[in-house]
Amino acid sequence: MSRQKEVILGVLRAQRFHPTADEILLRARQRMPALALGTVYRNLKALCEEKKVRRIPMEDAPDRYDGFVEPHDHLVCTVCGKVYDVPPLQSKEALEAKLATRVDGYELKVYFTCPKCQAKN
Amino acid sequence: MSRQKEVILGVLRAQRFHPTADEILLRARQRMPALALGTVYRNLKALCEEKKVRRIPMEDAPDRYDGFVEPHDHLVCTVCGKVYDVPPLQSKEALEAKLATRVDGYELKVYFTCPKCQAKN
DNA sequence: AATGAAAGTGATAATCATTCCTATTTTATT
DNA sequence: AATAAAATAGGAATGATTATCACTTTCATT
Repeated sequence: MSRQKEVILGVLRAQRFHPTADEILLRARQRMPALALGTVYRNLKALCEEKKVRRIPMEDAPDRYDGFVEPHDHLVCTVCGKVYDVPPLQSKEALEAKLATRVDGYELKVYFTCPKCQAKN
Repeated sequence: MSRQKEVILGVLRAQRFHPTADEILLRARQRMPALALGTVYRNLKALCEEKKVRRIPMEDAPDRYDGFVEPHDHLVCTVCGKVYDVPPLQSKEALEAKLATRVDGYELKVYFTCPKCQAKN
């Protein structure tokens, strides 16, 4: 594991948040100023394949990345875009039973308006 | 509703499928050869806002569009990308109960390997 | 029928997240 | 230290989607 990869994973594990590749770059550069965005993307992809990191594909915004990979789903604020973790809302087994097929996985995003954004109206 | 918009909606309602903007353009041009891709995107966006069409955001491929808007979810083949309709697998109410929050909606995609693609191995 | 305002269009340029390319640097190995 | 292999930095390329804008179409009103 290269030093860059370690730093990137370190950023993602330092706190429970869901940054974009850009935000990861910014933070990682505090420790490694020459780090390139391409390197961030390349290592994020590798880390996802190694199941150390999870990508959260966003519909109308840059994808987010998650350094915590125990099963959980995401609650997304439609106003500010912030992402919250929630316990798993589905299970592969339940889906397989309902659909009567083998299932490879699922991607569930629940949309809501976070308390902060609600307060602003 | 402009003639272009009608044609685009017509394409989407003609059969139960989930084409990309490009595929919609191709089919619509059979009836309206001068139609522009920008016009397709513009009208798809409008139709989505009017709740006549539903966008299916894809993670690593162009988005799909769905002319049938009764509640249902999608089963996506990880190999060929084909999208199948399935009955709703969640309900806003159940999610609200589980999460103890108001919920605006959800987006669930279940991944599997379709029979055709399974057969090829 | 002529008008004028509003809405919609086609063509093309711009955007922007992500990927690709390549010369260079780092790392591991002998 | 020499060499090979792997990874990087930096920048250019890609490709889906949006924005722009001059021009047309629509349509209510005269």
